[in-house]
Amino acid sequence: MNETPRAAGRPRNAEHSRKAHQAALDLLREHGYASISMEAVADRAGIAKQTLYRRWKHKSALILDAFAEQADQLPTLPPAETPGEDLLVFARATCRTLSGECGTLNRALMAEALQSPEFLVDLRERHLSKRRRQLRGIFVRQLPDLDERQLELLIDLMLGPIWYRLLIQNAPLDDAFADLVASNTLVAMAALARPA
Amino acid sequence: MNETPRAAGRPRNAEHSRKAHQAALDLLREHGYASISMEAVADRAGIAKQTLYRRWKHKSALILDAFAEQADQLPTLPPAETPGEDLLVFARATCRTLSGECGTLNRALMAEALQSPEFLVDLRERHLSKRRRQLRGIFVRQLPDLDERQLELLIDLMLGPIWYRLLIQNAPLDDAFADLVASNTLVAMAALARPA
Amino acid sequence: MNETPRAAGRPRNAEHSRKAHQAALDLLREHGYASISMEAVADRAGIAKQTLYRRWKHKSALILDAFAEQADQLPTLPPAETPGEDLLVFARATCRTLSGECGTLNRALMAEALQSPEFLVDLRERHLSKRRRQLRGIFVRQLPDLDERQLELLIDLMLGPIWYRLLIQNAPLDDAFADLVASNTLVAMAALARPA
Amino acid sequence: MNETPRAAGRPRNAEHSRKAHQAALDLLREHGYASISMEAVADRAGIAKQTLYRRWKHKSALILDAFAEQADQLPTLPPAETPGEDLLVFARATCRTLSGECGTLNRALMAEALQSPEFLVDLRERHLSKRRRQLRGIFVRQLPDLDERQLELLIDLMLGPIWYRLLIQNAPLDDAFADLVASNTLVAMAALARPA
DNA sequence: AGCTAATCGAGACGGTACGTCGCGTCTTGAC
DNA sequence: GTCAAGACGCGACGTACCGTCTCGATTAGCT
Repeated sequence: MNETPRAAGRPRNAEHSRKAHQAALDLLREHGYASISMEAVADRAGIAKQTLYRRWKHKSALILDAFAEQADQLPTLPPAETPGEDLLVFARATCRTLSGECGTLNRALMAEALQSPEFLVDLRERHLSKRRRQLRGIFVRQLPDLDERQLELLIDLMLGPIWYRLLIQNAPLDDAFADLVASNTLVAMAALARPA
Repeated sequence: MNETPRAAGRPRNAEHSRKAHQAALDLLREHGYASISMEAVADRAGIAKQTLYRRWKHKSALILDAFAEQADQLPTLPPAETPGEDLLVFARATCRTLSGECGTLNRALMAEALQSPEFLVDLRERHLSKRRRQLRGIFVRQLPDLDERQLELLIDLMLGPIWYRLLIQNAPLDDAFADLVASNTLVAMAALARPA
Repeated sequence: MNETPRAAGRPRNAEHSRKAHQAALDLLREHGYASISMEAVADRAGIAKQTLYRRWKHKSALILDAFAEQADQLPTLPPAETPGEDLLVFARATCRTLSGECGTLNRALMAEALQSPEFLVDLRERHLSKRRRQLRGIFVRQLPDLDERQLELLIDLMLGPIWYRLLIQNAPLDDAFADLVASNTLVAMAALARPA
Repeated sequence: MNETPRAAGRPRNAEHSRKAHQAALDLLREHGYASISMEAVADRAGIAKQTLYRRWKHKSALILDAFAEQADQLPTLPPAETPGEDLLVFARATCRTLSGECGTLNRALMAEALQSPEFLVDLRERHLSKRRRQLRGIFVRQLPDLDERQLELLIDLMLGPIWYRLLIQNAPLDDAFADLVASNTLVAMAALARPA
């Protein structure tokens, strides 16, 4: 029945974490990713530098947390039922999310992740995996017989083009694109289902 | 009629550029991307810092050049002719290239690019565009009637999953994957051709 | 009629003060004066920082106390009687004491005192004055007619060279030196006594 | 005929050293020794912190240099000729110098020196030795037969009381005191000369 | 041969941020 | 009220790179 045994000593002020997150996101929005320094975050949040370092080992960890507060509030909700309908809903929701501020954040996080493999792992496990799991659910529901490798492939075929546009091509992630990606994935599903 | 007007004064030592490139790549390989600093490159190459700055405005420009020396030696050449054959060859060649050191370099370049939009543009124009053009050639040859938007879509469908695995999933880019991506693209082509 | 009014609440653990003193002295011996920080003392003594601050306002106060425990155990007692004999005994005892660990401690205390005038006053009143009083006693016994200024002068003439060697010259305080200082002081006494 | 072979690279700006010295001394005078931090000196001098560290390994080294600029301008000049006259002049000059700002500086330097034996050595060699040498000269001239140990003793007998008052007793170093110290030293000289 | 001009090494320099240390104060719950 | 534990604001530490600068020493082509 113990709910984390209550660490000894003065407890951390939860408000500080919030302020740090806010400050980091604000800096990101206002002056770009490069302007996020521990120093600047501490200043802006009105918090001692040491307090930041006590809670987050690296800048990336802080940003990851800051991002969580944003993203966790917007989990995509695909209530679809028609065969390929939910795929389309998912594609559109994903593209829309990544078109806005969330896209900027994800680019920033990836910038960090490409410099530090460990951070990339963290990022995948804490954030990116959610969407992947959701998508896998859709596939599993409709094609229960696919093996793991095939599922992974389908997911990559679906998400790959979206992230490619987000990170590299910087091309629009509009509904038209979402629809095409979704329908292409449908075709791929069909192709995978037939030979079975 | 002399082309480059031949600047007055002592000419630049071409060897220095080579040494700088080498040093940058060595650092990348040995201690990771984060260890590449102008300071470190200069030290390692046995070159004065000023000499670096005289030739490259920013660190990214140096890395881009360093990369060019590597990549330009390995342009993929798909001489295929069968309908879907050349797509498959292209996919395999691309995956193989990105599986090796070239993949590491590309990750490093993207790390830089995600922090600086201008650099991303440079990177696209100087390097990534080559492969895209090559791929577009394949599509155009087989489906001459596609409009620009459709072409871009096909390219993104093809390259997206590969880069997604390279940058984010860190998943293997083996021949099996290449084949599936290629065949999926073929299906997409068929779907686009059938427009009715 | 209870003397110390016996404060309410849990009484202080006397053992803690001892452990703090010990820790401070150990640190001084092992890693030098600079390594004595409240933080380090608390750690080493296995005591909470707050406990230190509750008992000693400043680091110097702690060190002063730690020193007291050492020094108070070794008060020099010259029971001599011959005219200049007791001066010689005093000089030798003083030099011997300051040659050992007690000298190191005194140097540490002076380091502190030179940075904080108030602490210097404390140090003089609580420790250094003892020896001075003792020495003054010797002088007064033999030359009862000297005025205050002359007494102070004699004391300074006697102790000055010893402390000078301890603090600045870092020169040996051996018996030979003690004897010379004592005999010089004797001469000075004679000089002061004559003109009267 | 080479006069220091001229180091490679951009030469150091001598003005910076001067400004740093000035800043350190100003801080010492205005806010006390404790206020001298590398950070503060850099700020005040309008100099980058790194520039300080490039020239002085430790804060103490900087202060030592700063002090040199002050002290080197005031070398005591005893042109005396009467037997004990020059000793008296020397004592008075020394006391007067140490009574003013120079005394404060010396106290600060000693505070540092008591924390770092190496610095104490530096301090002795670069500054304190000058006065000692001068004083030794006086003794040698008048008592050419004294051995080294005796000379050292005389010096310590003379300077000890003065430094003792400066550092520990914080007592006035007026002419009266200087005279007494000098005359006492004269007596000591006589005592040493006779037994031979 | 002398002149002009850019290059090169070396390293100083003003900055900004880093991540750490110690200060002295505070806030918990347990005793 | 004391205690262990540890958070907290603060100020300084000494270091790393940044991009620029100032030196003396080359190293060419053009008089």
